[in-house]
Amino acid sequence: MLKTERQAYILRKIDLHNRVLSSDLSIEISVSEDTIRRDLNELAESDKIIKVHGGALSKSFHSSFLRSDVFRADSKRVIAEKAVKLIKNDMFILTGGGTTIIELARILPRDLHATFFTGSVPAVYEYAQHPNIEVVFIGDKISKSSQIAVGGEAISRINGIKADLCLLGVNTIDEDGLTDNDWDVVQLKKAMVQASKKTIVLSISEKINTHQRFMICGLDQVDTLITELEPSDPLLINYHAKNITIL
Amino acid sequence: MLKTERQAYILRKIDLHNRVLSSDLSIEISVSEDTIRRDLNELAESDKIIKVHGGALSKSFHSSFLRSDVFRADSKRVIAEKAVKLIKNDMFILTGGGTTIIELARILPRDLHATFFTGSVPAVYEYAQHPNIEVVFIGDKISKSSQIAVGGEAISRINGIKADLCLLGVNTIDEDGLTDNDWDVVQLKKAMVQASKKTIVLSISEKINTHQRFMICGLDQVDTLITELEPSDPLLINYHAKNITIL
DNA sequence: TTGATTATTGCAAAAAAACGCATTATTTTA
DNA sequence: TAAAATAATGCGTTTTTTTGCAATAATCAA
Repeated sequence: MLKTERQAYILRKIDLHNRVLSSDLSIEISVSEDTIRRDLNELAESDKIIKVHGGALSKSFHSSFLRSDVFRADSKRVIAEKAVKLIKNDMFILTGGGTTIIELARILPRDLHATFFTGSVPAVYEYAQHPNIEVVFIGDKISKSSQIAVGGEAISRINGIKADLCLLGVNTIDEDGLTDNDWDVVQLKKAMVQASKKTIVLSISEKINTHQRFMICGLDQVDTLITELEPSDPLLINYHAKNITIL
Repeated sequence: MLKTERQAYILRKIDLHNRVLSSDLSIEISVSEDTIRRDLNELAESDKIIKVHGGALSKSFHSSFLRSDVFRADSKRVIAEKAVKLIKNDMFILTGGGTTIIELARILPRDLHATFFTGSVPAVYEYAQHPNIEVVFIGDKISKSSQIAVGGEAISRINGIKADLCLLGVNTIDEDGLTDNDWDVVQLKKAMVQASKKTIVLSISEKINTHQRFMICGLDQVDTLITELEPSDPLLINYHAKNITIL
């Protein structure tokens, strides 16, 4: 079999079944695994497939969501970079789903080993791209507006978790605590805070000192607040007093 | 043999077999491989064949080598259009995650009211875009390779569902039934078939009469098979006999 | 962690391609 | 027609490509 034929065969098989194993192909085509690996490398080089340990995957399954224009993307990037430093190997982490969390998901170091729980569709998509983190989706009915699983099933699943960290991108924060205006989302976030040893709040400065209809929790439950500002910024002065770590 | 004759002979042979080897031709025509190579180079130059190391391939072969982003997107579109007709208002529908299902999700009529259950990350994303359908994600640990929630939790959630329809994009189907080569995915699909009143299998014709390592279910559990072919196509002849509706 | 599988690297053998050149065949043209 | 020019072909040599193998490194799974 000619090299070109062989690569066409491999491509076809990947298209058909979304994944191939080098060992299988080696037997099927009767060439050494070395040769298969070289073929897979060439195909990956020309961006036709995604090569992984042991074989290759179809590209169509791994194209990530388009990065749409995110409000204050630069601020969110700064926040994400501060937050990522708090994540250590082997942690269990509960996260929400806002754009700040998505930004965080994208910059997670590739050698990080940790387990992420989330009910957010965009977040789970990002986490699933990473090689070394375990992803658990907390499933239930999906709220169209927030792209998050909401409902009793999701909440009872969260209650069954004991996480090291809860990373929460919030809508609002003021001296009374965290609030939101979607009742279902509030229930979920409440449960997330309850289920975690520590709660880290991520918020761009525009959201500080604003509030909405429903209460998630008081400031006493918040361990760390991360904004794009310097911790010494006057806007944050009230939060230092509340025994919250400001980053 | 004259040069023109020889090249005509080579062209005919490529048309017939889609490929030739320089070494074979050299013996057949009794000229040196050098001459064959020069011929192949000329034919490739004038764009009649594709020259590769060791011989040449027909151009039609190569056109399947240059692929669109989703393999056989047109076939999958046809399948999705047939499948969407089976979905009625207020149905409960369990679906898997392949590219055919994604295609289906994209063409769901905007006035359809139904509830979709799925464990596939790309599928839930598509469903969530629709205005009138309810989406329930069956959460659990996400398998990186297939972007599907797998594991006991997901399976027991599925077991708690009684769906009207199960729409399954399958890897393989032959006379023994449906198979797959990912054990976790097989467990999930098994549960999905069990949990549904009717099972609809979506498969492009390339996958018909192929099989893989693990069994999902026999043909007796399949109610409808949808391919891009006409139901009367000879490839499907064996499946008519099994009391399966072919669309 | 360990043991097993998979990757990487360097190397050597085999196959194929490229190149120069001599020989032969074909065509042109005086 | 015959000599000259041109094209085609084969052969030996050199290069390049492809492939498999072995030793070592990296990675995965239990």
